Amino acid sequence: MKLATWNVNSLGVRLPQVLDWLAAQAADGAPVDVLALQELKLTDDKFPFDAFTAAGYHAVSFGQKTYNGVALLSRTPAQVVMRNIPNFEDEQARVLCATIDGIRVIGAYVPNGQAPDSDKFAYKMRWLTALHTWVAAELRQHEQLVLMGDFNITFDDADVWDAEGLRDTIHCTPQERAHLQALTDLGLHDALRLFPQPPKTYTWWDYRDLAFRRNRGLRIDHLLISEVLKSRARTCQVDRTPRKNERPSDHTPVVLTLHPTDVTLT
DNA sequence: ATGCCTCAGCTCCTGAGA
Repeated sequence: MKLATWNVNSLGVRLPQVLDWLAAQAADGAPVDVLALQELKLTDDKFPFDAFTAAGYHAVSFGQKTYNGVALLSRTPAQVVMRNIPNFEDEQARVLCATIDGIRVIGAYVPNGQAPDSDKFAYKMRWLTALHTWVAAELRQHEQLVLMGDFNITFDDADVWDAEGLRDTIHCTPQERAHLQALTDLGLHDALRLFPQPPKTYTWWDYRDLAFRRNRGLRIDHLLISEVLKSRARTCQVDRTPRKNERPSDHTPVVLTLHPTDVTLT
C-alpha cells in the first residue's frame, strides 16, 4: 500500500503531470493507493473527476477559487468524508478527511502564515491549535491514521537549506515548530525520518534563483503516522522527479509505502 | 534586496505563495 502527498500549486496547470506521475508509479509495479493533493486553486465544478476516473481513481474534492483547495484520490472509495476542521470556522478549503482501506486519512494544507508578525501568522497559529484538538479526537477513534500534506513548517534546522540565514523566518519559527511537535506528541511519527535519508532532503524549492538546481529548499511537506501505521511502514521517500518537469509545481511528492495488514509486526 | 518565479484573476498589474 502506497500513500503520497503533493502540493500541486494549481491542479488546472498540473493535471497532466499528476496523471503522468501516477502512471509512472503504477508502471514501477506499485501504484499509488492514496494521493492527497493541496492547492488545487479550483472550485469543485471544475475538478477533473473524469480524468481521474479514467486513471482508476476515486476522487473527493474540496475546492476553492484562486487559493487553497484539497483533494483525496484513492483506488478504493473514500468513506466517512469530512471537510475542514470541525468546530473551527474557516472560509478557506484546507482539509479533507476520509477512511480509505481502513486507514483514517487526513489531507491538510496548513496556512502559510506569510510573516511572524502578520495577521496571517496569527490565523496559522489558531488553525494549528484547532487541528491539534481535532486530530487528538480522531486518533482516539482510529488507530490507523495518517495526517499528511503541506504543513508549511520545518521540523528543525535539518529541514532548512540555510538554517542560519532563515532563522525565525516563516516556516522556521519556534512557535510553528512547537505546533508540529505538539502533533507528534499525540503519538504521530514523522514518516520520512523513520528511514535513513540523503542529507539535505527537501520537498519545496523556490521558483526563483535556480533554487532547485542549487538544492536551496525546505522540507515542509510531511506524513505523520500513528503508532500502528508506524509498525506497517516499509519505506518513505521524497520523489524529486516531478520537480524536474517543465512548469513544475514548486513542491514535489512525498511517498510512504506500508506493509499489508496481514504481515504487520508488533 | 522594495529584487529574483509562478499562478489566478475584476488579466498587461497585483496579491500571494514559501
